[in-house]
Amino acid sequence: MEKSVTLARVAREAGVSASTVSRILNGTANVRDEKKEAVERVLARLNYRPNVLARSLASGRTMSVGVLTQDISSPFYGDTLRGIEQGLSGSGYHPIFTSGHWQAQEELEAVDLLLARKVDALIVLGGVLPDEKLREVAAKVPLVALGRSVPDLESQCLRLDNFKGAYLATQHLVELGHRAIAHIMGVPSHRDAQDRLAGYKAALADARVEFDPDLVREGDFMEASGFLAATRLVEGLRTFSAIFVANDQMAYGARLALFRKGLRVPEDVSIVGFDDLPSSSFTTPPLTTVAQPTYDIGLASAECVLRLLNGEEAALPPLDVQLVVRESTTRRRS
Amino acid sequence: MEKSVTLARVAREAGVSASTVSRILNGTANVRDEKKEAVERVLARLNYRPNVLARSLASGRTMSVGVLTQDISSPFYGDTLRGIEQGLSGSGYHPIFTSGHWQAQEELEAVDLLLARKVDALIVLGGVLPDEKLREVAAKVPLVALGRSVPDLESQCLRLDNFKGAYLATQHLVELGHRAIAHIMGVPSHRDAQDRLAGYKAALADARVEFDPDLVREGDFMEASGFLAATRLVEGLRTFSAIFVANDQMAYGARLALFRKGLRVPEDVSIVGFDDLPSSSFTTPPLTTVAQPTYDIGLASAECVLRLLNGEEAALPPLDVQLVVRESTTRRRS
DNA sequence: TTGTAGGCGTTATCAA
DNA sequence: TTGATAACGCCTACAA
Repeated sequence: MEKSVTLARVAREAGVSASTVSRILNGTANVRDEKKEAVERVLARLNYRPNVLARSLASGRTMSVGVLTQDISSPFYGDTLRGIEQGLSGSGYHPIFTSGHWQAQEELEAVDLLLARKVDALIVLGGVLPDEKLREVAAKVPLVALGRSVPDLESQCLRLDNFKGAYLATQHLVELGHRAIAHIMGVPSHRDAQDRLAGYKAALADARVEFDPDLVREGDFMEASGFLAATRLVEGLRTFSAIFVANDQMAYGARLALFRKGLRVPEDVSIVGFDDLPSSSFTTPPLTTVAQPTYDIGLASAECVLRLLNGEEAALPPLDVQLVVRESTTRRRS
Repeated sequence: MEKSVTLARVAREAGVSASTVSRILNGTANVRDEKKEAVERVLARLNYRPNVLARSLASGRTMSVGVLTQDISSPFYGDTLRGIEQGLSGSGYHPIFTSGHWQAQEELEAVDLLLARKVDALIVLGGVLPDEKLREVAAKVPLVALGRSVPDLESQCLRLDNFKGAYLATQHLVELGHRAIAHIMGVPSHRDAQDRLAGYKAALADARVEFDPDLVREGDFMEASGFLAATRLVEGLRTFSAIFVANDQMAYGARLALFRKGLRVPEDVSIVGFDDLPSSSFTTPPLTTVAQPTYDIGLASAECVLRLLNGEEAALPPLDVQLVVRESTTRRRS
């Protein structure tokens, strides 16, 4: 381990005190030009790199923002993470990503780890941590939570309108003439899944279509569960001409199940997904789905965190979901 | 900012010196049982959390491993990252993920950031950093590079046999009776793309099929480029009954292009991809592709890093690619 | 077995 | 505008 260049050494070689070097480095105070230049020369010559640890220990700030995702490599979070990176870039703060895998225990450990690493702020994406814990964390460090709405912390939470998205999706199918519309929902205990189910029901009700529980199947947001659910639907007693699937990944699975059953999409069955994953415009046929402005969400949360860090008030812009009509839906054959 | 509980305070309240507490915490030396218990009681009562920064500054180790990916949210890296997490878990070391987005400049900054954060070791996934830079980094900190083979650093590098994978894929098509086999390659300057092209050519040669440059199109590893390349192929003068695509994402695009052109997969055109992304078993039809043991790669690299950290020699197990035959390929219609 | 003292590399405070 | 000097919180000889 070669000794790294320390500030003290720079100071010595430049013939000034360490404090002066520090001031130049941080722009904390004015320094006479000649000294400044001398120091900067030494800085360059020695290729000085400040020690982040020491700096953080002394200053109490690490210039890092913890980001707790559920699955760091899930396509669903991809754009959001990019948005966060972008929103933070140039601010001096850097994101540190961790994942909780939808397990409260893992999330807890991840948050503790982040706090132990003294992140200056935290962005939480979804997850199953109890509200209480989030409030507790928020008391210690600026916090922004996406996909959640924690009582007493609303201004720092951003939830998408899942109800509306589901409503739009279902309404789209209704407008195409479909009546028997199945639904493959997500994990029932999951708030998003509940809201999407509610939106689906509401749209049916508004169209005077009777809700049929036999046309609803549970999944777990993964492809395989969508496959299974759709298979069951096809094999069930009820017939249907369209499915609203609670997310794109399950929609992929459902689409394959229909393919296996010899049912064409969209001629025989129309499918609508939710999330608009990057690959959804490349499925065959391209998937009609509900798009969330995931990148903007990331961007907005990063900006909000910076505001909080800056002592300003939280501010999350309203972001809306949107139906993207592609080729997996068509008018019901009469 | 509530004052956090310091080791000094614990020592005071337990009536011992700070060193003693430190020893108990780290198991550095034996401590009389009664004191030990007393201290542990205080530790628990105060809910003491060591300050990682201070600890790192003093000990010179941060117990973290930097992981440089190209796209933190790419499905391609997902399993590998999980493997790394798993391989590191329980060791006391934690991964810190960053992404370079295939831009040398960004990668440089990312590595510098990681080094500035004093990671104890580094895992580099692919990327375009010059070998020289990697050697430079390796001189400072234990390094493992995946998807690269840096001269003088071979023992710490793990590359998959792209040539073999491409050969297997093409051979599979040949065995199905295909002769006019097109290829959609990746970024030509990319080593993986070159090797896959070479494997494709070799398999053709071994099967006494003449190589036809007009049946090869360039892409950039993304879906859209696969779409474009396949479209061009179809519109080109040459006819073909199969395509070997250099990665799954482009294969998705190609598959859609064929769909748009009214060509069926696999009846009219067989497709083989490369990577076996999680969603490739759910495309319609499920994609025949070359699987890399990505999870194991991550696991192995984490274990290798731990060995290096432990002063042992690097050791990366041989890992092999494998053809996964699904439904996007079929015997050529005679 | 235990405590003291010094150091890790910066920043922050206070005089000068 | 500058420089000592003291934190920051912990680890580690070294001495007892």
